Amino acid sequence: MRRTSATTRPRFIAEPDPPRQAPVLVPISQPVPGPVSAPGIDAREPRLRSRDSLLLHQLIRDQRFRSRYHSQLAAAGPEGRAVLDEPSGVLSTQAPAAAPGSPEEAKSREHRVRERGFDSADGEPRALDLDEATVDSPWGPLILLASPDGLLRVRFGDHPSRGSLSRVPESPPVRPVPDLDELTRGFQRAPTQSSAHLRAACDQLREYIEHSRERFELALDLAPIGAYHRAVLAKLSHIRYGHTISFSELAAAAGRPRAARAAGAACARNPLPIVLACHRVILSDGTLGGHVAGPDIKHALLTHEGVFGK
DNA sequence: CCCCTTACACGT
DNA sequence: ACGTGTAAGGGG
Repeated sequence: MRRTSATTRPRFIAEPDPPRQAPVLVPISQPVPGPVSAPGIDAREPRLRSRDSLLLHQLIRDQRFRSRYHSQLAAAGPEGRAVLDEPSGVLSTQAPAAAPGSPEEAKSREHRVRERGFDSADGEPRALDLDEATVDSPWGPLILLASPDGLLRVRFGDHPSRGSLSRVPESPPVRPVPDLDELTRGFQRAPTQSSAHLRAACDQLREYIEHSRERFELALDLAPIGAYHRAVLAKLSHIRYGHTISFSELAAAAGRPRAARAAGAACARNPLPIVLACHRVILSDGTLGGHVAGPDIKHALLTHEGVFGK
């Protein structure tokens, strides 16, 4: 089994003075006192999202959906508008067949809302309220995307050449994410609420970079994900600045002590790196483990937080 | 089947 | 002690 982060590191442990026998490293099962750092993910049940948010998640996540959407849009012509027409994700440029106000229409509408949390058949023109910005960081440019519900995505820019990072043998496994322009093609962009979330995220990220902030207090717009992955991401916000835990500890905190690997998979899909501190989760033997932006970025983030300091 | 794991087993 | 291999492991 090859491992990209096989570099041997000095053991760095979550607590400055770890107990000898019962190594409970960080009590992340109990939230640390103070304001909740990521209110958006502490909701027990995923709330019903705005239809823009849901459509956006579809567009970001599903390549096939995206292609279909764009081809439909192209077929509709310059004045046309693509509509996500029904629960199975069929796109159409036509108005819904059912007459407005009819029982049939109400039923299918309710079905749509229940199945996808998203009603697109109202036939109204829509404007996507999204906003995007780039924050320069010691780890390369960070691209932030926000929706009216909160911060949607943090993406490491694809600039691996920066200081020592240029010597990374394999290119960092940055997943391709469509640009905002591509996502919003065919929509009228109307940044309003999203801009406020974006502003807050940019400010707090800059403060984090300048060492004047250790906790993020942001609304987050998480994609609809499974309960366990959601729980894992939620626990990430309880790991204190400058501390680390292992994947198995994270898995236990999320309620499945033996699901360490699943916890890793959840971290691998973390849409909000840095804000949700997946970089503070390491292997149980003290080595780094993986990271979306590569092990060197992970190491740099932990160094930034003083993990290797003393 | 894939994935940012873990424990354990052998080889240096 | 360190590196590598292997199987079990849970969720999507």
